[in-house]
Amino acid sequence: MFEGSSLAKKYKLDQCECPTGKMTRFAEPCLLFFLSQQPSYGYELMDKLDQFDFQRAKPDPAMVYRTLRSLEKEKCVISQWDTKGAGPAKRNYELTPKGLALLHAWAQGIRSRKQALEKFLNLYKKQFKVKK
Amino acid sequence: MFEGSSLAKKYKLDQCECPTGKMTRFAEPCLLFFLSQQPSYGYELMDKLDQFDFQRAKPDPAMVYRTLRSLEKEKCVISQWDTKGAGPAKRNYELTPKGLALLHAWAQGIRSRKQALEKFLNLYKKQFKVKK
DNA sequence: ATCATCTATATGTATTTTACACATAGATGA
DNA sequence: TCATCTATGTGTAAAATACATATAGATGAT
Repeated sequence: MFEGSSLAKKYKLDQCECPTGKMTRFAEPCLLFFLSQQPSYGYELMDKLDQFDFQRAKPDPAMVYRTLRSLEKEKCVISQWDTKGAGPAKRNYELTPKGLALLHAWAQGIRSRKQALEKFLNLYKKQFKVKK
Repeated sequence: MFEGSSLAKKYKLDQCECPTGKMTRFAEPCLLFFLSQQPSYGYELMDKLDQFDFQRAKPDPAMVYRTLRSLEKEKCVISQWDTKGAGPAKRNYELTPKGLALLHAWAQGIRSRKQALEKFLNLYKKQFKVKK
């Protein structure tokens, strides 16, 4: 068993600096950021997400809409139907102060994540001497 | 329905540059890298992993051991028991040529991931003008 | 006017990944 | 011989992702 052993102390989770503990959810901070620029809605945000999306060709609509809903549940954004303008009604989202705070927290987490990747790439480069 | 619509073309997955399509499994490239330096075993690799681990205080043993086994299943590493030396037997892992190729593929993916994070941080900085 | 297409939101669900608890056991030292 | 350290694993729930599919209003062409 691990209890009381040094491994227990050594390999136990402690509090994570990132709000949720999951740095992999890159869509969330991006959506928060876009909404910090101006109110918007899912379909439009999908296109904006495109510029950050490095693992998929196009962002997944399911992820976008579900993330927005979950952010709203957490009171990080608020939405209302927008029937003005052309096309079908849009659910228009706005960032709340809580959402802005979450964005700032994400920025911190992303900074440290970037540093980790840089560290990896530096070691990698050092070992495999890429010559241009 | 999506079939035939522009959305179908627009938001469909296409082939991902990263081997598995999942850039989030940072433990895997790290383990591959360490093994490219020298053969090693799970317990030791956990400690090495520490320097990259940005989301948790300490790496999860389960993840390390399972990743190593899965890499072995894919013939990216090979292992054998090492009973020499002090303490309990270790399962010693070595990188295969296939594993080395996988490491190089990961490096590419990590580069592009880093760029995405940088892009995010640049936009963020621009908008929230952090003064030092 | 109706049909295809585009815009827009949303749900269902399987798979993958992560988190964390727990099990086992050899070696070492008090 | 008992606690502790090293070492390798399994079990399982929760979270996240991938992808398919459903619905429906608006728009433009024929």
